[in-house]
Amino acid sequence: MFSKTCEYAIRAMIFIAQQSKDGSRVGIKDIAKGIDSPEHFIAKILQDLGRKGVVQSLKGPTGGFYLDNSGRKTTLATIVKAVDGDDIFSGCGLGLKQCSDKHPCPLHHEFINIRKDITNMLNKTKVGDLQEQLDKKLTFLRRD
Amino acid sequence: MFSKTCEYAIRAMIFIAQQSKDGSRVGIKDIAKGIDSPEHFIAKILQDLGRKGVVQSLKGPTGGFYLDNSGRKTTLATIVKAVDGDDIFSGCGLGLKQCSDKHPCPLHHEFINIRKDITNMLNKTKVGDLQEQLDKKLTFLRRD
DNA sequence: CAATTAAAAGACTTTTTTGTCTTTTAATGA
DNA sequence: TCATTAAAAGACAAAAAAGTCTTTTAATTG
Repeated sequence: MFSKTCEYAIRAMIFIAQQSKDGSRVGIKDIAKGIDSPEHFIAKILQDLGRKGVVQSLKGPTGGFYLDNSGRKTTLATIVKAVDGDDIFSGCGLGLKQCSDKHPCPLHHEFINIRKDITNMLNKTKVGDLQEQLDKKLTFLRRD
Repeated sequence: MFSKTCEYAIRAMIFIAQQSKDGSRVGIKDIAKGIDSPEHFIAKILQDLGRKGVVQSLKGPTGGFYLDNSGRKTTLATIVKAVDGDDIFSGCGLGLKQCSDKHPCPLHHEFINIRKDITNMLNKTKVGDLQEQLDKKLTFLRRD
């Protein structure tokens, strides 16, 4: 469904939302441990998301990654688009370049509702909401 | 959603169903042209599906790939499982090894219905049905 | 301002996926 | 039975994704 890169990105965003809710910042090592990902790999991903304005960061002592209140309202759709592009929102399920309502591939109609549901879900789900469920221990980011 | 390999596999299965409905066989070159795929690549994919009993083939003159009536009832689920495994049916959306109803990842609940819809769709859609829609020119396998 | 801390940047490697080419095996029909 | 046809098998190559490592830049604090 998502690339590994995108999975790490979503997990990291939720973790950062959680760790920075008191206004502090969280370092790359803690993030890597917290979401069980390769340290340098998630660093690269977050740097990319930083350039795109999806996550905030600060260098030096007391530095790290953080999300402000508006960042916590970031939707999964924003993250997925930034990392994987919008293939999942609009690409053809059978990989045809020419596939549309007018010129549908054999799976086009079967896919329409599924794609709509995925899009709705990604558009409405916010990082902050997922972080709150995590805080309540209703969900988990790793084994523990 | 699916790997390229799986996309080619589904397209090829529909094409073979169409071309072999009169009891004849269709060669790898015609398949590659018909679904716009690399010839040797789709050959390898179909050999694998052949070994798994998902498609039938015959060597020599008048040989080629074909589907009998029971083959035409093959579901997309069968093809997808044979090619991509069952990640799409049961894997965690965030790539966690430990993810279940009891120990859900942050996206677990959001994904449950989507996964159910995808599974239903793949289980109920048969190669033969897709081929009939193609015959009626309601859908397309390539530009034309 | 110098030492320290932590992210940014970028080169590099490994693994997986995708794609290509050549040789072998099996079936057909003259 | 021999030439031909077409898939099977398997080695190989290219591209993309995933992961690692080193150097540079920027912020903080004494």
